[in-house]
Amino acid sequence: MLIKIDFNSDEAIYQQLCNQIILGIATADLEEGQALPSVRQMADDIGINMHTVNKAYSILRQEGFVKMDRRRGAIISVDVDALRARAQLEKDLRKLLAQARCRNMTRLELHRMVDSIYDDYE
Amino acid sequence: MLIKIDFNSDEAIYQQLCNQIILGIATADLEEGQALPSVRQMADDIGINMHTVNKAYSILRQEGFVKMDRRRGAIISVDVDALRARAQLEKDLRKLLAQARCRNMTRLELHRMVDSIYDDYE
DNA sequence: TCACGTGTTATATTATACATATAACAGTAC
DNA sequence: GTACTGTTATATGTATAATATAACACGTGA
Repeated sequence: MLIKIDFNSDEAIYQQLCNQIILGIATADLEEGQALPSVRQMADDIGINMHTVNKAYSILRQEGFVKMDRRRGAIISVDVDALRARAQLEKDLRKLLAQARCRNMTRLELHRMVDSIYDDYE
Repeated sequence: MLIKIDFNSDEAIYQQLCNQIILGIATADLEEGQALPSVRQMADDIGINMHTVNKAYSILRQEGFVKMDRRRGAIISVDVDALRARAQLEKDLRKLLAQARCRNMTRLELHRMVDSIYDDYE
């Protein structure tokens, strides 16, 4: 899986890494049970520090996207029913929709945008 | 308008302030042309520093939610067609929906969630 | 047994962002 | 002039981000 980091972004590197892995899972580019590169390998690949990758993996584990295997490293393992994640997701969506509402976006426009993005997952 | 800051949140104070004002606009609690409290007044009201409020107002201006009036201070004035804002909004939605997809949320569930949140704006 | 590859932990350093404090400035209104 | 706007400048303390070096515990396989 190809990871692309924007070093000029205001978004933290570990956050960009998390987002791209989550996107990879959503698009089935990364499948359940598949092993991610080791923290050292991933760090070498994209030219960042090992600890930055480790931080990303730790967060992914905490949020229920991977599990750690002492032998194989980080394994994709999605906790579909993560309650905290669902609650946080709705909070984030509320912030986003407040902005959308201010831009006069309609429910229909948003439905279509959701569908359009979801099309990429199938 | 009542502002409530969570000082234990990991979200920056100025960001919380921005979000609540945007929510206020979305819910028509704040109306076009209405003046926000001065940076000093708002800072006193919620017990934070003037510069933190100033930062929030500056961002709101940059993102097209208010305009500055030398006489009256910050005035609600929404730029409905802010291009950057719409583009950023779609990017943020993509990140959110990648997570939603990983949690096995369907389009229909998301449509309903959008509608439910939008109900609060009317 | 021994070397190697996992994540994990510890400590330290540099840089940046957040929030605060104090002070001053340029306009506008009464 | 006085009082109120936002704005700018400088400084300080704290927290986070990213880096670097080093070591540890565990599992694998030669």
